[in-house]
Amino acid sequence: MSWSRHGRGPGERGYHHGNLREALIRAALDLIVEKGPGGFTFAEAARAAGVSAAAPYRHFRDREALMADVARQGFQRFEAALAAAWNEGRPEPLRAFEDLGKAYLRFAREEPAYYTAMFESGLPLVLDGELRQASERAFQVLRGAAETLCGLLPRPQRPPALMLALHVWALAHGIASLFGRGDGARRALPMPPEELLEAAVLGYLRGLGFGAQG
Amino acid sequence: MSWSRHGRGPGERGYHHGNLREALIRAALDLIVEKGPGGFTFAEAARAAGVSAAAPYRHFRDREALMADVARQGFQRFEAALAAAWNEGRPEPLRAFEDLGKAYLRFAREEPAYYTAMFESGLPLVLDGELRQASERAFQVLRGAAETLCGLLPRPQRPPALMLALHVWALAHGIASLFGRGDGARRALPMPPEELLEAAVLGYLRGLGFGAQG
DNA sequence: AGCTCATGTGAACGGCTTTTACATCAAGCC
DNA sequence: GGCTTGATGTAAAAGCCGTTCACATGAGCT
Repeated sequence: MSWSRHGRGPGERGYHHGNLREALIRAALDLIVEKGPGGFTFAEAARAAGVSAAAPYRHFRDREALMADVARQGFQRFEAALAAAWNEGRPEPLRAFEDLGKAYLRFAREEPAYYTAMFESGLPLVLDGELRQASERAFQVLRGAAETLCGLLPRPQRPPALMLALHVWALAHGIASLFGRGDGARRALPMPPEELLEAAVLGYLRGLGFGAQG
Repeated sequence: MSWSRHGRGPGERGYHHGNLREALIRAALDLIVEKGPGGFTFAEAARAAGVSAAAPYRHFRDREALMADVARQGFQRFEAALAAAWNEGRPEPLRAFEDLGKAYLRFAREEPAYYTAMFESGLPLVLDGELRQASERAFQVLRGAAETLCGLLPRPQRPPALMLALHVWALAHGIASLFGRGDGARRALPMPPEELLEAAVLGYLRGLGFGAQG
């Protein structure tokens, strides 16, 4: 399946690109990971795709719209990664919850461009309905897992699932944001981020009344 | 006390500004809070100070150096705010630790420009020794508090203080980053961030073996 | 008064964003 | 096949920003 360029040899193209929208998104991902969300440039993405600086405006309203599209796509993949790790609580809720946490950090580490666009690009989440919904759906995976977990506890000591979800999200995001990128630009850690998160979540859950054995 | 402008009336100035360095930092703080770390512009800071676009280069190597100076100053104030809240563990370590957490979020809320420059401007912390040291000193306040807290537990169940400090830092930063700014641009919360953090820390500490009563 | 150095100016260069008028081409229709 | 049309690309231009450079100003010292 020709991914672009209507049957011409690789590297060539005619007047039209054939898949500029996708090419721009890929270029944006590379640039974001390389120079941060602020360093990414519409013009450079256009150069990477081999088109003029004005061409991207046929596919995105402006630079921010491209960033928002990257973030939206990122939230979709994030949701899928989290849902796969949670796996509806199998084989066992506490274990699946740990897998969910690991998947969170793995996504931040392996898809730093998406994660950056999603959480550190300064996009006004409120203004873009689709973006907000994508982010909401990803959070609902975590929230659902929290509901299942809370359901394990006897009613009188059952904490609000929303609160549990927010706590774990903040923890995971804090670790990802402060220590979680491969570059280690911000701070060295005495242990891998995954272990740091696992220890924190286990301690936190124990405090909530979950037995240490699960 | 004339804050600038050698005795001229307010709003006027001669060829020299008199306090351009400080004026640029103040302008940067205003712009960062208004348009984010990426929207802040060297040229606009210069306009706000009433000087030409080239003048700032007499005081900062480049735009990033001004941002780094803002961040460095922010870390110093941050350290002072955290140390004052911790107050060497008085009146009582667990209570002082909660105060420390509240001070963290209060700083993020009341000084969003500093907090943004410190944690969300994409500054390469590693490259600037002074910046790194300022950030390190702020973290040491948290670390010291964690040491004191851990000292309360009997040796066999005593967790590593560094780990406790990292956990609480990640939690506080996660909450500040996701929900902590006044604008609420990212997500609404069913409770104030301070309460969210307090509940998380209390639960976490309980799991570590701290009695609920302190 | 005169010197000097820190500090500010204006002009210039290159890069980025965005808009506008125009070019190209694939596809459908006669 | 020729024509029209709409999507997609281009070049050029205006405006902003970062940065540098040669030059101007003036505060403080001698």
